[in-house]
Amino acid sequence: MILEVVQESHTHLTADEIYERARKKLPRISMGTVYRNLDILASCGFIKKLQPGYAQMRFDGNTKDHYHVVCMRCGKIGDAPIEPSDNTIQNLENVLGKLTRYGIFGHNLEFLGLCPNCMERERDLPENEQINQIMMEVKDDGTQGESN
Amino acid sequence: MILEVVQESHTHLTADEIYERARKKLPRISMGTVYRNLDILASCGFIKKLQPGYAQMRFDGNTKDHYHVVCMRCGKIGDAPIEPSDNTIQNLENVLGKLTRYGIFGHNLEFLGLCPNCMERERDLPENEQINQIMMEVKDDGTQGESN
DNA sequence: TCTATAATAGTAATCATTACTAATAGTCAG
DNA sequence: CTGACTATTAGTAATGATTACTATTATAGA
Repeated sequence: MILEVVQESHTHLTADEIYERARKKLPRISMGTVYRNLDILASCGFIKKLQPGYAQMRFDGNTKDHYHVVCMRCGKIGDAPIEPSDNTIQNLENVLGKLTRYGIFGHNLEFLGLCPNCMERERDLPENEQINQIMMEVKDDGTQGESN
Repeated sequence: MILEVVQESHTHLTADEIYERARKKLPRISMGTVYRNLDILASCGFIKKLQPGYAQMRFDGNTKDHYHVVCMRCGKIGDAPIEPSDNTIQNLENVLGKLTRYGIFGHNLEFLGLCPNCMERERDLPENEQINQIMMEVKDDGTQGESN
């Protein structure tokens, strides 16, 4: 049933989103059961556990190799309409295997950006200019004296 | 001082590793101070905050664009001796910007593998064969009957 | 029906990170 | 130097996702 929930949604759900949806089908299910079964499903390869650079894991019913676009603001994940075979990253793995003493077993490529929703919100924030200016001043570190 | 700690180490330290080292220079420093200053340093661009698909953040004194090799077992991070400009990922960003309604501002590429230490340990585990076999059986799901 | 085994619900524990607050350090005018 | 004002800190409490634990419940077979 948990597998169904993940596969039916074509988004990339967090554990608690999966819990919510699972509860509609099985109201007495517990969070522990959700986590345990997600782990089992992932370790058997039925789903994929995504760990973007954010607090929560997300789970993907699409186990085909593909890349993601991660929203830097809200953490939402979208599929990148790009074929992994179209590029040269596979070759980079081979190169790395020879250049380093690591054993290389794959790679993780995610594109960082803002989802359509957060893009809109971003435009409405007047303080963005200020922030950029402050950051530049700090970087300059006053080595060239202050202007006015 | 915290900036020094991060820059002096050419590894990719976790917050508590930085705390330990900072304490040797300033024994009364607190964890909160470490976190706060790491955040400030990162938001000013003096260091980089890495968020590999593992529990803890890590911090990098090298702010030049470069890729990492992440150990799947222990989480250790190494630098990948590969130039970001040598490949076509930048182009992929542009493509994505046109194909999706996301605003794309960068990408995150990390190679997954086992560090030299963990590679060695891996070889010594006799149960690996068994695990692989079990996983294959589960995936097959019995749809083709069992071959003894 | 009885027994043995596996899975579950509910709760407690963990652990990295963040938030909070009282205390400390720094700055500067007088 | 003193006092007042501000910024930063230490120490601790809170948070929140995940994991661990345990008593209970479901399942399957004899």
